[in-house]
Amino acid sequence: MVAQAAGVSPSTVSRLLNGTARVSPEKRATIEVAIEALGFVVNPVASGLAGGRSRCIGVITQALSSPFYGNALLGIEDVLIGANYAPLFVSGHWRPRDEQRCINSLLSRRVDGLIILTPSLPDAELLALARRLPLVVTGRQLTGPGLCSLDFDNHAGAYLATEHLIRLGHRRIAFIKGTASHPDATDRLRGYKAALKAHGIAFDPALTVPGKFIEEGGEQATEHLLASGTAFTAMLAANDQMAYGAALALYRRGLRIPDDVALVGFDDLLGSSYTLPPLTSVRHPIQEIGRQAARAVTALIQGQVCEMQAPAPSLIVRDSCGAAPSVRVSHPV
Amino acid sequence: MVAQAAGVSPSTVSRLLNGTARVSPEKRATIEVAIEALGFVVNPVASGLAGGRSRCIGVITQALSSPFYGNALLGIEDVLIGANYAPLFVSGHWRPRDEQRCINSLLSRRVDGLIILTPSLPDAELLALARRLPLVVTGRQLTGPGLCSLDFDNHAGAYLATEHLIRLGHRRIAFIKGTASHPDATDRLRGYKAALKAHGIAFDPALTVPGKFIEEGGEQATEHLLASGTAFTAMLAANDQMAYGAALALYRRGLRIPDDVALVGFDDLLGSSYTLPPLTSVRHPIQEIGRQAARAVTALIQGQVCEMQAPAPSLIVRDSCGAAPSVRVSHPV
DNA sequence: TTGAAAGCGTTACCAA
DNA sequence: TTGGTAACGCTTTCAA
Repeated sequence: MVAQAAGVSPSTVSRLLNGTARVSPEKRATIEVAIEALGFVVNPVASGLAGGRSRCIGVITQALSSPFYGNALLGIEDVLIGANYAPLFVSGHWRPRDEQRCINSLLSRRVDGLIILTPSLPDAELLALARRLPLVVTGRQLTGPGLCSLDFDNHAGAYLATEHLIRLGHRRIAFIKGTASHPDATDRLRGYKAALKAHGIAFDPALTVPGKFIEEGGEQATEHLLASGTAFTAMLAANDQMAYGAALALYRRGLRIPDDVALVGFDDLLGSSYTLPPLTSVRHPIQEIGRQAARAVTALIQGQVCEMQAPAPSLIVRDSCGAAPSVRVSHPV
Repeated sequence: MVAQAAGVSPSTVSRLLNGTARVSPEKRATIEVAIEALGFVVNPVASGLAGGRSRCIGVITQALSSPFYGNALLGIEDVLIGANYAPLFVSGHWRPRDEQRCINSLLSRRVDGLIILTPSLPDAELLALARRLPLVVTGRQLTGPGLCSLDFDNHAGAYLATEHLIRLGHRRIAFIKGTASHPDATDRLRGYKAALKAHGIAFDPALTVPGKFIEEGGEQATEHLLASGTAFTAMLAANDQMAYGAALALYRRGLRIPDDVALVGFDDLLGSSYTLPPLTSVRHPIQEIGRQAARAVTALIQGQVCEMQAPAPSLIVRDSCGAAPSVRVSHPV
C-alpha cells in the first residue's frame, strides 16, 4: 500500500480506513495527509480477496428495463450506495437457467449478499442458497435462516380494485388473469373473487380469461371475451400491460372507455397516467419495497434478523372507469 | 489452487484455463479431470488482482429501467456474456456527478472497458477517460485514442417522419422539441427542418414547442400550441414519451387522432404499439446498437481499431397518422 | 512444455 | 495502539 511509504505500517492504514481499531490522532493525521497527497483509493478487488468481503450486493431482476421492477432498482440503488455497498444488477429473463447462471456469477464475484426480485427458481434452491449468503427475495413468501422475503399484497390490491368497480355499480366484471404459474397471478385472482363474494356477486368463470401478463395477451383475452358474447360492463386486468392490450381490443371494436366498458389495471406503470383515457390502477409502493429489500440485506449481513412489512397497495383512480351504464342493468347477474 | 492438488503446478493450470500457452494433452486431461472432480471455478477476484484484468465491462446507462436504453442493455448483455465478459450495469441518472461517481467506482473495480450510453459528461472528460481504458460511447460523435463512438442517425429519422407526413398532404406540421442541451434533440429538429425545406415548406417557429423529452412536457407543449391558435394538422414529437403527452392533451380537447390531428413519435418504445391509436414512430435498431457497442469495446481491449456504423432508422407506420383533412387546406402555409 | 517463485493490494492474526 | 507477517487465489516472469 502506497500510504505506508509516507508513514506507518500497512495494518495501521487498513485499520484507519476500515475503522477496525483505534488509531492515535497523530498517526491518523499523517496517514490522511499521505492519502490526500497520493490520491489514494482503496482497491476493492484486493480487499475483497484478502478480507473475503466485497461490499457488493448482487441484485437479480428479471428484466433490467422492466417498467415495474425499475422503480424497485432505484430504491435498492439509493439505499445500497448510502450504506456504502455497490449493487451489481443482472437480469434473469424469467428463465431459471439464466437466473442460476447469474447467481453463480455473483457468487464467484464474492458478493456479500443477494437480492432476487421475484425469483423463478424453486423455493428449495433459494433456501439452500440462503445458507451460503444473506438472501432477500421479493414476490414470494419464504422464511429460513439467512433469508428474508417480502411479498406484495396482491390479494388486497385486487380486492381494492374489484370493490371499487362494484361500488360504481358494476356486477359483471371481467378479469384478465396473469400467467398461472406466477404466484402474483393467483393471489390477484383470489382477491378479485373475494371481493365479489363479499358483495354477494357470484363468480362466473366465463368472465375470467387468461392474458399471460403481456399486452398481446390482454388484447387476445378481450377479443375472446367479446366474441364469446358474455355480457360485462367492466374489466380488471391483473397487470397494466394486459390492460393496455384490452384497451386496444375495445377500441378496435368501437367500444369506448369508460362509457361502454370500465377498465382497471394493476401495477400503475409510469405510462398509465398517459393512456387514453388515463388508466385507473392498483399501485404498489414499489420503490419503497426496493428500499426495504436493500435495508434487509444489509441487516442480514450484520447478522441481524429482519422483519419486512409490505406497504399496502392503493388504488390510483383516473378516468378509465365510471359508473355502470344503467341501460345494462338487465344483464344477467 | 485446488486443482494442483491433483497433478501439476498452478502455473500449468492457469495456462490451460487461460490458453496462455500450450499444455501437453496428458496434463490437460489430468487437469480437466481434477477440475471436474473438485467442481472448481476460477475466482475472478483473485485473477483480477493478479492479472490486472477483471473480464468485466462497466456499462453506464442513464436510467436502468429506461424503455429506450433497455433494449441496448439487452444487446450489450448478450454479446458480452458470449465473449465471456461480465457486464456491470450502473445508472448515471442524467447527472454528471452521478456519472462521475459511477466511473470512479467502476475504475476502482478494475473493469477492462467502459460503455457509456449517451454520456452527460463533457467531451474533454471522456477523451481523458479513454486514455485510461477502452471506452465506447453512444449518442455522441467523438474520436480519439482508445475511444469509439456510435451516434444514432437522428437527423435521418426526423427527416423520414416529417417527409411521411408531408407525403400524406400535411403542410402545417408542429414539432415538439426535446431538451435543448441534448444533442439528440437538436439533430432531430434539424432533420425536421431539412425535410420541410426539401419539400418547399417554410419553417414556422410558431409550430415548434419545447417538451423536455417527457410525457408532461409533450402535454404542456400541445396545450400551449392549441391555446396559441396556431393552425396545424399534424404533430411530430421528438420522442414517444412526448407523443403520449400530446395524445392526452388532444384527447382532453376532444381532438381525434388521426382524424383531426396526425401524430408521429420517435424511438418506437414498446408501448407505442398499444397506444390508442397505435403510434407511428421512428425506430432505431437500438438492440443492434447495443450489440455493436459491446463488440467495439472487446475489440478495443484487444488493441484493435474499431469502426462502428449506426444502422439506419426506419419509420414504423401505425394508425396515428392519416391524410391531411382536405377541409383544412385553407390553413396558412 | 513445465515448475518455482515473486508478486497483485489488502486484511487478519499474533506479538509486542 | 502498533508492527510484522502470513494469507487470499491467481498470473506471470524467469529458468530449466
